[in-house]
Amino acid sequence: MANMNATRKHFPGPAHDHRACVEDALKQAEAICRKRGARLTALRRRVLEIIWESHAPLGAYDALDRMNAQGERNAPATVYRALDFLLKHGLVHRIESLNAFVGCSTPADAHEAQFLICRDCGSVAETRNEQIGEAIKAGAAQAGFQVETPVVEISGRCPECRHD
Amino acid sequence: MANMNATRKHFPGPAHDHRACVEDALKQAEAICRKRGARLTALRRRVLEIIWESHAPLGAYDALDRMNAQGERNAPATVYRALDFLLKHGLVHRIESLNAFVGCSTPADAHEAQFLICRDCGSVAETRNEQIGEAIKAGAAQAGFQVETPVVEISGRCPECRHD
DNA sequence: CAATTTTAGATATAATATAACATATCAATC
DNA sequence: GATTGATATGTTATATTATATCTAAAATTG
Repeated sequence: MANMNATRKHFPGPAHDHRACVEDALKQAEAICRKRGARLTALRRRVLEIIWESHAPLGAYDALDRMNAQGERNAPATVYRALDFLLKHGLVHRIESLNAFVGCSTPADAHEAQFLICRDCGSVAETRNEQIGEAIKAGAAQAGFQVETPVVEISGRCPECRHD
Repeated sequence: MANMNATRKHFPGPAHDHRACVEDALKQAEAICRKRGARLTALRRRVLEIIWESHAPLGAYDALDRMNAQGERNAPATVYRALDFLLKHGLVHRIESLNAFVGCSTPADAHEAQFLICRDCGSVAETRNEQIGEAIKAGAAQAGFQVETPVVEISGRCPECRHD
């Protein structure tokens, strides 16, 4: 059922093999950093892993708490620096409307993404919809505006949580 | 020159009669609140006026500073409460990517808006583009997602500041 | 005008993010 | 393998944004 896969691709659902998501994300991150000569240090890798613990965005201080759960004493700046690195390399995205961070599922190529944020379960799916991008560019052009960085964060209900 | 007006409507430009913008906004706010039995108190009206000092979004603490410029001692909660009221009645919008607030230019009817944010001059224009809304709904539907509150905040360059 | 609701004042604190400076590690070259 | 320059991390302090809670005042309603 290819159609269902198309849906699953976005919202993996509660039963999916999340370990595979994480492994894939880390493997991609390593490949990308190797290719770019960027250093995915133990610290950065660890923050990326923490962000990938779920498909729901995680706040910087929540990530910090997890790092420090075993008595370590990392400071906020440590986590924010790691997040800056991960953002710069497109390995995570920042969700502006939540002040939180989520793993990028397709970091290999630069892309404009939109985020679907479930207000019930909190999980976020990333989409790459050309038409949305085009509509935005066209709409902006009507105002004489030159688009650089569109932020599209759509709150609503995911397939699991909608009830209609 | 109707065409130019269409553009100006979005980004008023530096030379426009801003006093008229403010007066219009306040007049509309009064009418809306009267109609709804909502109380646009002196405090709330004042915060709305401060937000309308320009077309650039203003942070809550910046608004607070302006309220307190003459030695008054208003507290943050005071401003946040006023902003909550103004948001609830659609008189201002919150720009998530800036943690800041901007006056709504067409508060009379509920609407889905997109924001064009100039990264040079900071000013924001509000658009109401059906096609963007439709593209978002269609894109979300492909993921089985039910849209409730789309946030569209487009950073780039306004007609005044672009240089191409 | 008494009761109720709404608004505002006041104090404290939570949550998010950055600045600034010191130290350590890496990695290229001599 | 020591030197050096660049990058990364540690550490402390502080800035910025937002909310909770309790009290008092003002407006609205009956």
